[in-house]
Formats: sequence, structure tokens, C-alpha cells
Amino acid sequence: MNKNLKRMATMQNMQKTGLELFYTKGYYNTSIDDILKELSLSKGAFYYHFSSKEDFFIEIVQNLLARKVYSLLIEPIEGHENPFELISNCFEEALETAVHNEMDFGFILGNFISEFNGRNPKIMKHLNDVLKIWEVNLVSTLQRGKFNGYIDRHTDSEAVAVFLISSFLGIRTMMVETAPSALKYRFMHQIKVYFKAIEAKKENV
Amino acid sequence: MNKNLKRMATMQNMQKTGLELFYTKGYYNTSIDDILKELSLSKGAFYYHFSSKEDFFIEIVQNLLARKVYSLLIEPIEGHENPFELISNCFEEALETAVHNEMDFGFILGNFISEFNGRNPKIMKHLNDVLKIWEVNLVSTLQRGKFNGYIDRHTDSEAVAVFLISSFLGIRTMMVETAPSALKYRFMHQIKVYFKAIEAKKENV
DNA sequence: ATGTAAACCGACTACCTAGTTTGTTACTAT
DNA sequence: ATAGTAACAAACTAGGTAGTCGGTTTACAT
Repeated sequence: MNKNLKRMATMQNMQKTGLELFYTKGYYNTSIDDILKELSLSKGAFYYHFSSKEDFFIEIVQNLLARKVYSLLIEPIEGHENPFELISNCFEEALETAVHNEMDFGFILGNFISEFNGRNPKIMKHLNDVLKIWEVNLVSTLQRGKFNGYIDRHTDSEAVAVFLISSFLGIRTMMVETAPSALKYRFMHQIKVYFKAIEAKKENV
Repeated sequence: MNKNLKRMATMQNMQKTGLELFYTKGYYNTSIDDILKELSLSKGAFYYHFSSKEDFFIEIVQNLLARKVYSLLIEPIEGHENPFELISNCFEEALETAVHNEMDFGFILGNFISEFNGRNPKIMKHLNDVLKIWEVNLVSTLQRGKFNGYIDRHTDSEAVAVFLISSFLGIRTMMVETAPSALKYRFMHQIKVYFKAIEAKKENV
């Protein structure tokens, strides 16, 4: 096999199973040996490609987490259609993967933020960057919605974005152990109730 | 000193600093030695009073966390007044302690739920019990609000409770690193927008 | 074919962790 | 006063952890 390809392959394998294990068992509760065992690789291989456990994790955040958040939570809401529908559908899909116990990257992000909060400033910076990107793009979508006459012009887009993200992170935390399907249904309904409150009023029909 | 009193004192000291350290550094990232060092106590003392780290934590959840959640998040919303004001004021105070970087027990609960999710079913059961108590009492308050004519009678109280808790847990996660005061302000405003959407309509004034 | 460097192996260090055990105080009932 | 026991002290076990290092394989250029 081509050397460069092999290099890329092993690095990506490590990062992929690394993310899976960090996600399911937590960062501090997952050893590098756990990851290597899964791949039948050795310590030498790991420290040849990565300089430390911390740097390894940061590369995962940038290569996997950030990109997935972008493709699953940002791109889908970039259009000029009704922003309420764009966001609803996006959340709906993200929560549906959660119901099926698959990896939902918005949640993974929130989970890691909880784990590193006040414990590892360096990692937190990278996680906050990803969160910020999500927030900024949500604000853009909401501003577009105002411009296109969907959202009431008195609405504070930043506040709405924060509120949406926080409620999403929160519901995902709650969904893990108790009746995720029912929770999803209720949550999505209340999100729509909330949207109703900030939609543009048709004052003169 | 009376022996029984001494026993109680040391146990409570251990639990108190135990909670503080578990909260700031995380459970898996805090060793028993860390806690004992803080109190100048020995392993012997710890294992004389508690059977394991896990049981120690569970006692903390029941003795400290559950009671604080009750006194800070449940009792304050038990009246027959306007439920929106009761809940708003309650959240307002909880988030204010968060701004001042003090221990906010609703958040501590959410934080621990994140940490033990899918990793320790026994501990998760106890944490979920506390969460459930909060949820049930929120539903009660909302039902009272419907009965007393504050909340629209078509409202799904369970869904609203879930939505409120999840958004609270989420905003707390976000508040830790970035401009907590501004986040609090925006969040509280959107909560009130949401409340407006489910308040009882005065159809015949 | 052969030198060379990338990619990897696996034993090793130094340190940390939960839990055990044996020994020592200090209180307290008689 | 003294025996008994509650409340602790501290050394120890057994297992795990991140990171290092000298050696081995594999691929590729010449």
C-alpha cells in the first residue's frame, strides 16, 4: 500500500475509534490502550502519529466533530426557506438519530463541554470555537428569516439562537436514559409553540 | 466531644468537600486522596465511614444534592401565585448564583447526569430520581397554573416541564465559559417570550 | 539488490488509584 | 481506673495510566 495512504488510514482509524470511545466512556475514563486494543495497534504507533492524548483529542475535535457539526447542524439551515421549518427539520433529524442511539454530534459537543468545563482550558477553547460557529450560523439563519418576513422584526436573534442551542443540549442530556422517543415528541412540539411566539405578525390581512 | 456528633461532623465534612471536588473536577477525575488531603484525613477514616467511592457519591446525591434541589428549585414554585412569575424568579435566582460562580444545584445535577450517562447505571438511577422529582413538581405547578387560569388549558404540562428543564440544563452548560451574565439575560427574556405563548388567552374582555 | 526512512512493536518507567489491613488513639460506659 | 470499642492513621496491595525508547518491519527510491 502507498505509504501516505497508509499513514492517513491509520490516523483516521485512530481518530474514529477514539471519538467513539471518548463519546461512550468519556475522555478521562478512556485510556489510549483501550483505543489501541480495539485497533490491534501499539503504543509506538500512537505516539508516532500524535504527540499526546490531549493533542490527539484536539485533532479529533477539529477533524471529525467540527466537520460533522457543520454538515449536520449548519448546512441544513442555510437556505432562504422558512427558517422555522429549516431549524425544526434539522433538530428533528438530529433527535431522531439520538432516539436510535446513534452518534448525534450536537450532543457529543455538549457532552464534551460538560466534561472539560473548568478542567482543561485548552480543550475547552477548541470546543467553544465549534459551539460559536454553530451559534453564529443560527443567528444568520434567524436574521435571514427576519429579512424574508418570517420572523418578527423585534426579535433578538442572538437570544433566540442561545435559547435554541441550550434547549437542544439540555433535551439531549435528558434523552439518554428516559423514553427518548416521547421526550423528542414533546420537545419538538414546544419548540414549535415557541416559534409561534416569535413569528412575524400579519397585522393587515 | 460527643462521639456521635464527631461521627456526624466528619461524615458531613467528607460529603461536603466531596461534592465540591466532584463538581469542580468531575467524579472520575477526583481521587479519594484528593478529598482526604483537603480535610487532612486518612484512608482509614474514609473507609470506616463509607464502603466505596460509589456509595460515597450516592450518599452525597441523596443527602446534599436532592435536598438542595428541593429547597432551591421545588419549594420556591409551590405557591398558588402566577406560575410564570414563580418559575421565572426561581430560574433567575438559580442563574444568578451561576453568574457568581457559586454552586447551582440544578446544574450540578445536569453535569453529573452527563458524566455518568451510559457509564454507571446505579448512579444514574439515583440522579434520574432527583431529576424526576423536579420534573413532577414542575408539572404540578403548571397544572395549578392551568386550574387557576394563568395557563392556556390546551397546554401539555409535561411537555412544558421537559422543555423548561432541558433549556435550563442547556443554558447552564453554555454559561460556564462565555459571558454568563449576557447569556442569563438573553435566556430569561426568551423564557418569558415562551411563557407568553402558553398563557391563557383572554378571549372575552 | 540495497540503503534509508517511515511506520510500527512492545517492554519499560514513573506515577496514580481504589481498596485492605494492621496498628494506634481517644472517648465512654461500668 | 480500666476495659472495650469507635474513630482514625498509614503502610501496603494490585491494578491501571500516559508517555519513552531501543529495536524491528515494511515500503520505496536508486
